[in-house]
Amino acid sequence: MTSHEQRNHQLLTNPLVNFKQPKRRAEMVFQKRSSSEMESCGGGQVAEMPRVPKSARGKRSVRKKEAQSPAQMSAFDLLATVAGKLLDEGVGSLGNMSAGASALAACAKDVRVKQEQCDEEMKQFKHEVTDQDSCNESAILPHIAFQRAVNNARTEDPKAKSEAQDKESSMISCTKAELGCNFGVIADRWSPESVESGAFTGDAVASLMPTAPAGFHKNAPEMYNLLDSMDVDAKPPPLVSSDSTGEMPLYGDKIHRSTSLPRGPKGVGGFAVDRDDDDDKSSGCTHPSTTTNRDFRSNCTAEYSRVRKLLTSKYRKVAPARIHKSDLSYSDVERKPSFRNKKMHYTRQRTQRSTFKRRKLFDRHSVLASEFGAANGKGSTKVTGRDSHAEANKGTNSMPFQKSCVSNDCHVKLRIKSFKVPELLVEIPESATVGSLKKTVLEAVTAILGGGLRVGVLHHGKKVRDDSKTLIQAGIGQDDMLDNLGFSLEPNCTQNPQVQVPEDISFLETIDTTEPLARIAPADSCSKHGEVDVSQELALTPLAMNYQGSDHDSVHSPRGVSSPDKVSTHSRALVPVPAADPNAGAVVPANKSKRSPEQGQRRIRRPFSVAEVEALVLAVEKLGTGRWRDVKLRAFDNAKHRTYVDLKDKWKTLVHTASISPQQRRGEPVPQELLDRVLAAQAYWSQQQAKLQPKTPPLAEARLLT
DNA sequence: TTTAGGG
DNA sequence: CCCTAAA
Repeated sequence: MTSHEQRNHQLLTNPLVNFKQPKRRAEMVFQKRSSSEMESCGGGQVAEMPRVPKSARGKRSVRKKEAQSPAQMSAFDLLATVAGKLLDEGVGSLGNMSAGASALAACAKDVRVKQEQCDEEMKQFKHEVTDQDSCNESAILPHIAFQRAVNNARTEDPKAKSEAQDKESSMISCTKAELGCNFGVIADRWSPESVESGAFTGDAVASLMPTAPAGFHKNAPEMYNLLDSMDVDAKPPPLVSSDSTGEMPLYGDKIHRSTSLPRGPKGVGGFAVDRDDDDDKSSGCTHPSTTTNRDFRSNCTAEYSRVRKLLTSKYRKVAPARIHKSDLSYSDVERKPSFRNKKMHYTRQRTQRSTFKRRKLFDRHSVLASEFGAANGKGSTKVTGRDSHAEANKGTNSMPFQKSCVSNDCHVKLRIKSFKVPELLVEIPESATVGSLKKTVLEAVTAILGGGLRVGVLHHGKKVRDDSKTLIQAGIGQDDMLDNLGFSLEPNCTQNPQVQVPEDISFLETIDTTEPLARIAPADSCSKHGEVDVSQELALTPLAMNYQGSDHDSVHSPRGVSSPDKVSTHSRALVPVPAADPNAGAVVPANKSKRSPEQGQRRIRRPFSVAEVEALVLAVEKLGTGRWRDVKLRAFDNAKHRTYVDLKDKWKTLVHTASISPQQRRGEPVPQELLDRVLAAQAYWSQQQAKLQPKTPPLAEARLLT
């Protein structure tokens, strides 16, 4: 017996992967093709669908390669330099935030399955969970194991469930404490516990409180490790919840679809969907996590370029979007120009950028994020910086404060005690996951940064507008300085000049921001499906699915968009959670809205997460390898960035990956179990195809079924 | 548009 | 991921 045959055999005999089994109702329900088609596909055949003549092809190539115009490089580049620090210190961590809580909530989407379907699937499900636990635990982070335990508990024993949950809570707390950094979304009225568990109610406002304990840099590596774990743990949100909750109905169509993946023990289906969600919003920019993540200490150059990239992309795609005049103190108009005219400034900016870039990098290390207070509602980020990099900036004119003194030695040393992120209004559909909420917030923040942040200086509460004044002239630098000096982040309306400002400002100082920056309305952030409707409900509330099981009620009343005030009133605390979520890995800013069809750009790379892989495997096991469109619909319907071609390609690589030694594999490791399934499925479907080939379709089928 | 493969 | 020939 060849290995293939063995696998195949295994496949056929394994209850969990038995292709012989006729399709079940559940599947039928989700199938988009007609039942008749299904029939014909039963054996893995590719259903015959009327295809569009290829006549309609052809524009692709044309639009494809357009040179990137400098215009595309944005003011962002410049800002990038400036924001680099922020990103690295604060936002960066945001980018890395783990999907943690998000994952928890993810399951919500998978809910809404008909009871019968659930029942049916559930049996299988339980088996799988058990099975997998035993199989992969060793290879999985404890967190995952834990999660699973929770999941299992939930599906089975109530006691165990609560126990597990408690455990979870404590774990999270610990982790959080350890990290000293946390990034989360807190809804008003939320209790810390609820946040932890991912149960939300009411409006969620997000305030960013990126904080990192002192010494963050030093411990960066360790921190990341922790983060990673967190991420992981977040992932496996249980689809299980499907059974319950009456909330489901609230979610639209999207949910329905997600349901199509009832099986995943880990909520794979939900996952994939989830991620999509998040991803969808992203315009394709690189997620901070991807960019900024792990070794930000590495070399400056690399670092810089990463940041730059990040910003650049954001600029291009994200920035402008979602800024509502109504919420801004400055007019929309003001802001837009900066984006539109980017071209004009590009040259100059770029020059500047290069100039600043290095300096920035150097300064960066000096910034330390301090621990900040709580999420009481006022999210504030406190950053304290010790070293004064004033020297570094001496030559710069635009930076009054940094240069501090007029002469030699009198450097003004500043410490950023608080860095409040201007109000951000984020609107996100209820069906969105916590993870996506985080991403949205992140995007909002980065969009702002990218869009051009300007730093304002406040002295004794008054804005110091004259940039040409020296600190001394402005009265800054006295002893009382620290108490009376404040910084604020402001939208950089005018494209130009401000740019420099940021540069100079090394974010060493304290920045108190109070001005509302922008309102972010992830318009189409949702998928095109039914979500649109949601827009009306625009709840700022992220709902956490019933991860907990009980707090459904939390689901909340959707809020109209019109409740900004309320929002602002609420606490928006961002609990800083620095998590580097591998899966989330690519947290990308969303705003595709703005995304101009600047085609020609190669899509950003978005590595498949394990969850996605699992979803893919699951779908292929059921549908076969020749129906990528169906696979897409089934498992990645909400992942707009995953095309059937992508899935097909991914499968191709998976098959390849599975056939090479683990040492040769790269990227996020895919559980062997999944790879085995890939090979099994591949073998099986290949065989099916072969059998059909000859001419005995029916017979082949019959034989198999025997 | 979707598949299937090469790049 | 991209690009394309085919279907």
